[in-house]
Amino acid sequence: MVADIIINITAKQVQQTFSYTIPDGLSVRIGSRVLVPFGPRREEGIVLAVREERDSDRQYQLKPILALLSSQAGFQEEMIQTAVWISQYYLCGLADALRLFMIEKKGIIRRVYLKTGPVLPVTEEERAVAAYVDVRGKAEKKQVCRQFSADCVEEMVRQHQLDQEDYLQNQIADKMEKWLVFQSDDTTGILKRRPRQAALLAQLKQIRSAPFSYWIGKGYSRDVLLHLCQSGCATMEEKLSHTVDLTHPLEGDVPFRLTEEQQRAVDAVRNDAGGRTYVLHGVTGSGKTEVYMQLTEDVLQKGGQVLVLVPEIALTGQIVRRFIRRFGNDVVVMHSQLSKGERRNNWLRMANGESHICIGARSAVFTAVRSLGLVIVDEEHDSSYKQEEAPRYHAVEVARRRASYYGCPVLLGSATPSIADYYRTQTGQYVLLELTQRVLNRPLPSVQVVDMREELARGNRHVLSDAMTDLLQETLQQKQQAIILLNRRGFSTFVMCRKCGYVVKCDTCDVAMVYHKQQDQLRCHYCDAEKPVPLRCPECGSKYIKFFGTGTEKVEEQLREQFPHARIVRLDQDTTTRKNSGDHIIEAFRRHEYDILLGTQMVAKGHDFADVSAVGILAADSLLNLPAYWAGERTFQLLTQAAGRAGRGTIPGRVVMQTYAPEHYVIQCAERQDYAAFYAQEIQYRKELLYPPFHQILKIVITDENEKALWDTGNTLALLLQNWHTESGSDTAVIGPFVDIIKKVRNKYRIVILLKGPDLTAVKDFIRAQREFWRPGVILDVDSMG
DNA sequence: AGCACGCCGACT
DNA sequence: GTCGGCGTGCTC
Repeated sequence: MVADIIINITAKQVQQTFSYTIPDGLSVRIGSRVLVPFGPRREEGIVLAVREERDSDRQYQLKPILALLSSQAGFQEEMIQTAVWISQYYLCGLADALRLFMIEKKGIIRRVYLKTGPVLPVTEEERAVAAYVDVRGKAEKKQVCRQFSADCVEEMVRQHQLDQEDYLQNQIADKMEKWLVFQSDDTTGILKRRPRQAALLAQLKQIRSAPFSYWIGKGYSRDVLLHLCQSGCATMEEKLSHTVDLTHPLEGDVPFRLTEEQQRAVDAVRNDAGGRTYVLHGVTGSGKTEVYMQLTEDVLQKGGQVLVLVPEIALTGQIVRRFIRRFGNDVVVMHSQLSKGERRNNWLRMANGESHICIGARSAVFTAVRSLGLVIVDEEHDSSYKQEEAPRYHAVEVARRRASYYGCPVLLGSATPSIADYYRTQTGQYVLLELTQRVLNRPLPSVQVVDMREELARGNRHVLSDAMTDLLQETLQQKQQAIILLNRRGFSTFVMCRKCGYVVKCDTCDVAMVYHKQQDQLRCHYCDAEKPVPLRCPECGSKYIKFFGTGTEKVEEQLREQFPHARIVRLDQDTTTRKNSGDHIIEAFRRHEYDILLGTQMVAKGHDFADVSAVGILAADSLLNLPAYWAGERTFQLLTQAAGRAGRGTIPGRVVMQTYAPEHYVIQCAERQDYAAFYAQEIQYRKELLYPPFHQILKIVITDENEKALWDTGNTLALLLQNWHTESGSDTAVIGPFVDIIKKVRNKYRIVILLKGPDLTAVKDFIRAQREFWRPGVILDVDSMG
């Protein structure tokens, strides 16, 4: 038999499969991760197909597969199909797409060890290196190179002063553990004077076998276990290591009685026949989670598994806890703070069917499953579902792909569905389910829009409008809580010389640096570079350096001045750098240890606080002016989501939105929280300007340190595309190259070519075949949101 | 990715 | 004349 294999190397050039013979007795199947000879080296391969040998194989001298790396960490056929689709749709290498499904990205790692060789060292440094290696017997090359100069070490290897020895470490080898297995009663009476062994044997007889760790946990020492084996009453066996539960069940949670609307939604998905996609459009606070849970319960009863995707930030939130409460050990949670081992454990639990529910952020969509019965995507409009590094996939599309293999439904929940997904419900591609009422018939919050131009005209130069100040005052008096949203972190958004207009920019990026008062430093939000605030203008030497623009830090300061008795906490990237601290802030706020929660979009997402009756949005139009087709959509979503945090308890919610563009349709629709009106306007605009969902966008970003080389590449690529365009007569438009919104990041200049068309399949095929597009520095972003 | 092969500039 | 720069090609 022959296996077609993709080499697990992230090189853009090695994309084709290679064929190897399968030695007898090696149980290689589709999806296996194996060790193969590759040129002069050995590499990891992933088996894409297993087949009979055929004539075309004759043109190569097929080499045999050397070994199976793991019996557990392989791929399901479905995962391979999905990976192939990802690599084609999102224009990335197949190995890159396959890696998305792996916990250990590399199945083998090469370790190089050094020993002292026959030739004696000469120089001072060489003697030091030799001594270092000699003391240890052998030392890892990487370690030695870090300690001494790499050139010297290299030279010593060439001179045979050091001998090199490399070996491959299997990162995904099956983890084995020892089991104690019952064999016979103590017929010889040998255990009469060995009470520990006798006691152990009595217990062992009951359950026949158990892992060593189980017995050690019961207080038996390793020695007792081994001695019992010597006595002949028990034997030791190596078995595949078993997985453990990492979720700690919380106290139980009982199903709610569903409202009529919720019941209708549940029934629709429950009776799904064709593995369709459902959009659950439910206003904030309408009880979407309960719908998710009842449907999950259904799937579990049929023995199926459920993937639940939540936005990054919501991992610490209510929804995860409610699932754990309801389903206990059947849940695994995948989050970025798990160790490799923990993630692997959870992955195996799903792959083996030991757990049936996996909750996690974007990357959880790649968790192995045995029989998928439902995929739920909460807050489906959230931008964190699109990965912004290669492979630039969208988790919702991947979820739909995986679900279609299993013929199971996908449920997309949101109070503000993405325009594209809502559009698909209108064309009949998806099914729309609506929850129009908040649970317990709580009213939606009332929204007041404040025109900041009028505020300024009246002489209020504060960050907070009078209406906002009043709202906060009343809220604090009523012992309620408030949330304040400002989508900009730091203290001042830029620093400028008042005399000549010079703005302090990052040294390596073409953006203004933001002043962070906490560290008294300027910071670049693109590369995290820091530098002190200049005392004099670097351009004209004047001393009139002034701070402009408002970030969360400044708002915090002003709030503390205006409300000295309020307990205020800030939530943004700067206060959440430490592990879990974002979670701590949110939990403390939920326990009402703070009165005002102030922060960036993090505060708007999915949280459910009973005591929050007021929400303030400071620069409602900050996203609106971004030069991107989704600016309106993002703004509407952010405003609606933020407003939706208010009034989830008994006191009705109130929202104040501050803006300079109160007449803009996005602001007006957000004021009325009128999704339908917003959709109607937005879809019209998308249609007229041929934006998604009517046209697809493929953004090609070219980056280079050398501006001239950059434009050469850009023009070459654009020319290739234009020639293709004329020759094929395609309706795909080629736009650019033009300078990116941000001209330079980390010392690399950026230009962009945009492809826009109703169907980009043909142009993707063309790009895939052109070598020029597969070079370092060329980024292919399909369905780009940048 | 890695490694070999191959074609041009700065040196013993 | 040689050493070494990294562009290009190959790995079943």
